[in-house]
Amino acid sequence: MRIAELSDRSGVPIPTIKYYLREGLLPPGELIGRNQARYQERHLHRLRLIRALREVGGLSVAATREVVSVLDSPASGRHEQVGMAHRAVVRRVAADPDDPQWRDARRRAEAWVRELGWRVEPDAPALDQLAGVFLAAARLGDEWLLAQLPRYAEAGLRLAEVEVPPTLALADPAESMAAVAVGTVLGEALLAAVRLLAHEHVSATWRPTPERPAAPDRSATPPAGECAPRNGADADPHPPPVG
Amino acid sequence: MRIAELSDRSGVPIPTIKYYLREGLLPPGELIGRNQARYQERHLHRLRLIRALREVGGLSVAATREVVSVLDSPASGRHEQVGMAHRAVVRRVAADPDDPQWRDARRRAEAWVRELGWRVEPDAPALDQLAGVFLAAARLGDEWLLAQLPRYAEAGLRLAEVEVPPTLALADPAESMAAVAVGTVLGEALLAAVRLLAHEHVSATWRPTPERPAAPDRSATPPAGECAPRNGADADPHPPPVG
DNA sequence: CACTATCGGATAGTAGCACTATCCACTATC
DNA sequence: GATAGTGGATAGTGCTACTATCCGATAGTG
Repeated sequence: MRIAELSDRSGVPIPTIKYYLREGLLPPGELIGRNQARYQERHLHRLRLIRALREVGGLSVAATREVVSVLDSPASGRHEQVGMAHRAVVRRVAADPDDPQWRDARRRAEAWVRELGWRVEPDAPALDQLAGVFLAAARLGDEWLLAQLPRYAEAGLRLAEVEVPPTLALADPAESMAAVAVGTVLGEALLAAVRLLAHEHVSATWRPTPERPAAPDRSATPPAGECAPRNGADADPHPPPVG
Repeated sequence: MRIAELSDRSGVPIPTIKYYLREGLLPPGELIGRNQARYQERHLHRLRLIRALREVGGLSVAATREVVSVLDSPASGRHEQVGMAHRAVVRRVAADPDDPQWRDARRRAEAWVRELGWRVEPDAPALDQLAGVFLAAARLGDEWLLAQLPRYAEAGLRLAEVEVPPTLALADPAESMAAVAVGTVLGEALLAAVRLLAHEHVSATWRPTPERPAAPDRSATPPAGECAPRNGADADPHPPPVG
């Protein structure tokens, strides 16, 4: 197909496609004549992947290039694939490595992961992000968030246990990398959206337990509260306004 | 304190503080003379909150202003607070409301939430983000992600059940809003970091089950696989390389 | 008191990002 | 053979988030 069809089917404007070609996000089409090139279905799929990473995942063009460049490179190990996807996804923390507060937060992040028994490289980019959260929480005087760490660890691990094995089972490295990228990036957006929706649901249906009324302050061990049923519309006394 | 001390203690350069004052992120200090103002501890705390939202949460200056403006406004209901925090956090989806594909994805998002029995407003911004994920997954031909939706729902709900009630228990609206903002934004960053670390851990310790070897393709119902122990360094056969 | 540093406030400038527009010589197609 | 479209190059745009500079006034110091 020519560039116009690529643009129509992907919804990406032609100048933007040319921009992605220049930036190396999209491999060039097969040159037919001096000013004619032919694009295949894989170009269309790549374009859709680029848009998904950019718009849903919020990746920058540079981060997207990092991800898709691994798709084009001959072969790389699982570890590199995962590391690449993580490096593209984590929010860059502008931290001074000499700042003692930062070093302390970073050290605590490593210590916490070690306590969990998780097998993680010391230079994992997610450790920086975790340290950034630790540092911000400490500066804001929010000890509640850190008290709930085990909950987050459990949620993350349960998700990882279903997210990771399917990608490890893939034989083709390119396919594996694509699965890692999509799973990591779209999975994060999906989880974030679902968490927000759950927040709204709990916020709308929660009421304080009579025997243990609402506490005046937000201590490290808050009351559990009573929530609406976990699942199933049948058990919900409140008809959902959605739809 | 004067602006220099504010800058020193917060780590934010003076021109940036002036910029935040202009943009209305930071309330002005108490004017002493024609060119002297005094700042309090609350200004320092606000500055730290701004930096946390910006650097850890990745919020734009405009979104940060939306959040902190609610802190300054007299009083607003819980619902507005949660809605504000969500609107600031969700990734903007540039979707054409007339696109039938988009409408279908959006409709499926609403239907799924309704099936869960969750009480969510139809105009919740997270529904747009969820629809964006649905649409991207459909375009990429990734049906696996959608097959795992119940896992994400469970993870999101369990998190929300511990994250939301403590903020609802707060009496002071300003304090409540601050807790909602910090919990929503920092919690998302924390969850994302922990999920990435868990990915790395599972990726490093997983091996296919002998009786059911690695499947050649990534079907909608992948093999469960065998993972390292959930918790506790004692049970972990692999000494963690961290530290 | 003089002198220097700093202040609040205003205006202007900058760097980076992600496109977007225009131009060109050429070519496919009606 | 007119017209629209093509690949490739270069330049320009709009936005965001700061930074820099200047000003007259004032605080602190000796």
